[in-house]
Amino acid sequence: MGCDPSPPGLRCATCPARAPGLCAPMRGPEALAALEAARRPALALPPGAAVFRQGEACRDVFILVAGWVALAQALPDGRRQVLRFLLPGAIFGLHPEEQANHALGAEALTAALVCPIPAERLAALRHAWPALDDRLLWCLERDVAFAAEQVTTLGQRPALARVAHLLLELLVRLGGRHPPAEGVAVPVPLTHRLIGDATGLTPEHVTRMLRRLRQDGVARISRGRLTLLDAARLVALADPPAELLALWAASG
Amino acid sequence: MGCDPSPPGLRCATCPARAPGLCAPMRGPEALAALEAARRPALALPPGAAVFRQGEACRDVFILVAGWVALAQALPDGRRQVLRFLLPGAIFGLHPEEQANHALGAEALTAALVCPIPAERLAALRHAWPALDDRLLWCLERDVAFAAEQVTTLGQRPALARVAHLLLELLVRLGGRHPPAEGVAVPVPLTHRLIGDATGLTPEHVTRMLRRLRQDGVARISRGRLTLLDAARLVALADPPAELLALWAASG
DNA sequence: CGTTTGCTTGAGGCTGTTCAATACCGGTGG
DNA sequence: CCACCGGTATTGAACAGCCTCAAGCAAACG
Repeated sequence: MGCDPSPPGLRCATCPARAPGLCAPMRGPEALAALEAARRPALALPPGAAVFRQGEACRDVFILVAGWVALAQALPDGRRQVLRFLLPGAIFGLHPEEQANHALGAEALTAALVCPIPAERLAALRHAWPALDDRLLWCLERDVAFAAEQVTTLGQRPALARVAHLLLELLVRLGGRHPPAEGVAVPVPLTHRLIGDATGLTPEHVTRMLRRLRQDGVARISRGRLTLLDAARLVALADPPAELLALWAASG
Repeated sequence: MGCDPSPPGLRCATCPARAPGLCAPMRGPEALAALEAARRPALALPPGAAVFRQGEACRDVFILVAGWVALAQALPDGRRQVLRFLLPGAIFGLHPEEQANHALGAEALTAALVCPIPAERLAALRHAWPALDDRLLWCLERDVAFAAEQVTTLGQRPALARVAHLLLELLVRLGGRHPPAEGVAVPVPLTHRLIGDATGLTPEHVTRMLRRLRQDGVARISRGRLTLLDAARLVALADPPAELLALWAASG
C-alpha cells in the first residue's frame, strides 16, 4: 500500500514492445515528461490489495506497471464476475462521465505497481497531445473487442471450452505471440476460484475441467505455473476468432 | 438495400435528445456540414438485411439513423451470441486497427436506415474537430461498461434474471428514463430466438421465463409489443448496478 | 507444527437443454 | 373470403451439464 515516488516510472516499465501502455504514442521527450509530470506517485500494492473498490468515486485512471490485477464485478449475493486479468501495460479505470462511481473493483493478484493519473489531468494531456487520443481510442476499441468475445464465451461455450479459452488467452498475451510456445512453464497467479469467477463456473468444476485438459495432454496448471502441452488441441477447444489472436499477442 | 442520398441526413434523425449520436458534439454548422460531407449516402435496409457480415473487411463506421440493428457473433456450430440491440443514434463498426475484418455481424431487425462513414474520413474529422474525440471516447467507454454488465449477467445470473435484465434495459433505453413507465405497450421487434441469443438461453426456455414474468404480473411481451406491469419487481429481478441505469437512460 | 487456504473427489439435485408434437400468427395466392 | 404455408410460439418429457454439499488432502504460512 506504500507510495513510491521514484522509479520505476512510466518510462521503463510500461513501454515494453509487447505490452504497449499509454506512453507508446508519447515518444517525444516533452510528451513523456508531461505524462510523467501528470501522474501521481506510483503505488506498490501487496497481493490481495484493492486498487479501487466497486462503488468508490472515480478519481484516477491507472496504468499497471508490474504484477497482475483482476477487474471484477461483485453481486449482492456474494457471487462475482472477473472481467479481465490485467497484465503490465494495461490502462484501466476509464469510465463515461455520467458514471461517478466505479461499477467494477480492481484487485492486485500479485505484488503490483500501479501509476494513478488524475482523470482531469489526463483530459488536459489529451488536448495537448492528440496522439494520446488515438491511443486511448485504440485501447478502448480493443477492450470492446475483448469484452465481446467474453460475452460470446459465457453465453455460448460449454465449460471445457471456457477454461481452454482463458488458458489460451493468457498464454498468447503472456508470450506475445501466436501460436504460444509449448512446454514452457509460465507463472500464472490464478486460483481455481479466480478462474471460476472469470468463466462463470464453480471452483470444483474448474478442477474437473483442468483435470480433463491435463489427462488429455492439452495443458496443465499447478502450483501457479501453466504449461502448454498441445497448442493445436488447445486452440481447437477454445476456437477463438482469428481477429482476436493478433490482438491478444499485440496488447498484453 | 437501396441508397438514399437525400434526407433524412444526420441532422434530424441522429440527434434526438434521448439518443445522442455522433453529431452531438458537432454543434457548430461548419462541423456538422463536415460530418455531412464525409458520410456516404444513407442505406435503407429491409428487415433481415446485413449492414455488414462477420469476416467482411472493415471499411466504414456506421450511424444508425432509424430502426433496430442487432450486433451478433456467430460460431462455427451454428450458435450465435447477440452482443447488443442497437437503437437510433448508435454508432457501430469501430474496431482497433489490427483488426482488418469484422469479428461481429450487424443485421437489421426492422426496416432500418444507416449512414456509412468511411473510416479514414472519420479519422480526418477527428483531427479537425477534437470534440469528436471526446464523443467517440465517451461512446466507447459506455460500450465497455455495457459489455461488462452483459458479461456479469451471462456469467452469474440465472435465466429469469437474464431475461428480466434485458427487458429492463430495453424499456429504460427506449423510454429514456428510469424508472420506465408502466402500462405502455412499446414496440419491440424481438423473437424468442433473438432474446435467447442475447441471453444465452434456448428459445424454449425464453418462452418459459416470459411466461413466468407474465403470470407474476411483472411484464408481458406479445406480438412485438412489450408492456411493463410492475417496474419495481422487474428492477428487483434484474438487479442492475445503479451506474448503468443512468447510462441506459442517457444513451439509447 | 498447527492452522489456513486451496485443491480434489464423489454423490445427489437443480437448472436449463434437447427433442418432439401441437397450436398460432401473418402473409400469400387461389 | 378462405385455404394454405412458413416461421414462430408453446408445452411436455427425458436428458445432460453444472452446481451444491460434504469430506478428505495437499500445500503454503505463521
